[in-house]
Amino acid sequence: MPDAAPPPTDRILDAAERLFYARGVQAVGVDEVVTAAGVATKTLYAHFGSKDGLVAAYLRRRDRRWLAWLEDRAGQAAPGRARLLAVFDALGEWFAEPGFNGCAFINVAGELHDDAVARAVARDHKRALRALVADLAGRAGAGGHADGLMLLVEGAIVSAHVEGDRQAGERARAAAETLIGPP
Amino acid sequence: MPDAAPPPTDRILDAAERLFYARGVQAVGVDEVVTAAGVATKTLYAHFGSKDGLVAAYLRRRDRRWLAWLEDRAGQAAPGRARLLAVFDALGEWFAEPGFNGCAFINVAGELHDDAVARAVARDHKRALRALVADLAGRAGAGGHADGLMLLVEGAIVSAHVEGDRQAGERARAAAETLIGPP
DNA sequence: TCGATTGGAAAACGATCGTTCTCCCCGGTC
DNA sequence: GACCGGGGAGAACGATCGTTTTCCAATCGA
Repeated sequence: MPDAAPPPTDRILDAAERLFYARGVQAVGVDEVVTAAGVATKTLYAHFGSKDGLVAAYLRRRDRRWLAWLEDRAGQAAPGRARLLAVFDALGEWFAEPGFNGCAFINVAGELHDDAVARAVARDHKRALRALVADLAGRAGAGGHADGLMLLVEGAIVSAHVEGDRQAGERARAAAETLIGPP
Repeated sequence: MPDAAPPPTDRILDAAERLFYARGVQAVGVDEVVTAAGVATKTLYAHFGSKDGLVAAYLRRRDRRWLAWLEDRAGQAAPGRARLLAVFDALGEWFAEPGFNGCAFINVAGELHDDAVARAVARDHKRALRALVADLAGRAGAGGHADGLMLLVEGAIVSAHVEGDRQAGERARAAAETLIGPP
């Protein structure tokens, strides 16, 4: 057996991420995740307890992956101003991906109540993203514009999603350059 | 009888807007809207055809009201730069309202498929908002920054919602002032 | 080899979903 | 006074929801 099947937990999270992100958390039933993952319903509940727990686990894994991806993308640019602006280039690449459907955390924040566990995960993700942007801004000598840059990031994601604006990344980068001033 | 009850159509839309905006479209059933509006299920389907039709009607009415509200708020400020920046003051007031739960159109865009009628209403709303911002920016001599200002508006709404940032309006206004430069 | 654990297949649970239906009351109109 | 359409109350439809359960095959350390 050269390639063993991934453990059930990973298969469940993979199916959940694919379905939940593409069609929304409430529109996808547990049965569909179970079928797509090729596992038993009992296994899903043994590992995640409830659908809420599954959604929270899905968001936590995506939080780590997405932030690591963005950090990696920015890290490929030269430190300082270029690295800060590379964030918007990375966003533009993300918007152009075939399955792009907005920010998973903004989406769940819109369809879940305030008391849901997943809402807290979404809030924490945005705070971590804000911290990352603030760190990059500080190292670029633009620490005073961290808040504005974060607003541009969020606005670009929303515009790319709701309006289908394919150039939201470039628009945000141009605004960011104006905001932080000439190098 | 001094005050006659509003017609069933208005009662349905009022209840739908209150429930859909507060808890999300998918989380609220038709039965709940019917009960809150004090109408019969038959009446709702006679007027709106389906839940999708009801959601679209709810969003269309909210689109008109919300844009009219924002235009009115901006119109109270002096024309030009002050009127443009008054948009962010209005947003700050909106964020502070008790029932604030983000942008209704961004929320439905996150929980509905692309083929839903309501998604098109959401996209049109954002385009109308973008046109309004561009118009105000042009009259303020900042037409070149219309795109960036729109990103700040969207980013402020999302940050106020997902992160619960109460000062998103002021942050966005400060960034807007820096973006368009000194008067 | 034994007993325990893990996981798959599938049925079943009550609840709720969007939608349609029947029945009845009430307001006007010839 | 007979008639008709709008609207309210509520039952009922099949479908699907999240969750629990039963049964059984495979795998494991002791």
